[in-house]
Amino acid sequence: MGRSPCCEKAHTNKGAWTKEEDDRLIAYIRAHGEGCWRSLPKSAGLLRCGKSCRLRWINYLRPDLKRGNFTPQEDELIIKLHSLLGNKWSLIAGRLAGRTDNEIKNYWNTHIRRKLLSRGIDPATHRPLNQEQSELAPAATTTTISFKQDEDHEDNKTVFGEINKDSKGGSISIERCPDLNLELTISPPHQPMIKKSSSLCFDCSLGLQNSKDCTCEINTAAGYDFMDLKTSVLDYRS
DNA sequence: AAAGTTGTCAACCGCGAATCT
DNA sequence: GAGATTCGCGGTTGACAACTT
Repeated sequence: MGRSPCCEKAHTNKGAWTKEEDDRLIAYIRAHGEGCWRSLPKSAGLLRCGKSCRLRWINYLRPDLKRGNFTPQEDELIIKLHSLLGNKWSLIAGRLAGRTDNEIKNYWNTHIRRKLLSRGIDPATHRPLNQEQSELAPAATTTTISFKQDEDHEDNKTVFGEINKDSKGGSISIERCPDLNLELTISPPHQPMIKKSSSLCFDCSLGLQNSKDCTCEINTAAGYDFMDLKTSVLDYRS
């Protein structure tokens, strides 16, 4: 059948956006809201394709964007999340208010990768570089985790159980990160969501309940929700 | 000062998923 | 149910800036 082009390429601008184009896009979205990107350029009087408008808005013009340097806390959070999620930049961005997936991806490739390498850590696996050779032996590959229904459990919770090597069929590849709490659980719909405490220390917010640096008192593994990943990662996987 | 190299980041491209007809 | 359309994501590119020789 063939794929139709995302937009009419013949009469669209490409490359850097001008101030006027930005203003038009902002004004249009303020008046009409986001969405329907395909028809937006025409309606807004822009000679751009919808994709380009969407990207420009999301990555640069959105009013809630936090510009400026990443903080050390954000750095560490990105590293932790990357070790858990891999290159799922949009998911990682969802955990960093005001940051975009593109921004985090760029920051990872230009700063964090180098930072990890200088620490002797492989940015792809989050393991020490000198362990790579021995650990990449046939059996020792990326750890992947999938879900299964815990039939023994009386409330029939889905548990983070099986560890596979195959990332297909409902499981995702997840890198080893021993200090992260990966005992994520999901509750059946009728169960009320455990409210995330606002008073978690930074370590706990990363799932490091047993960290020596933990300064908060909410430390119960049972109800812990790592940055909402308990639900959002599961959502992603489903 | 000029040329070459490296780093940064906005923007593009292609693909798969989701949604619509 | 099948095909068409739209959206969103991740990888990559290229222009520009900063730095080095």
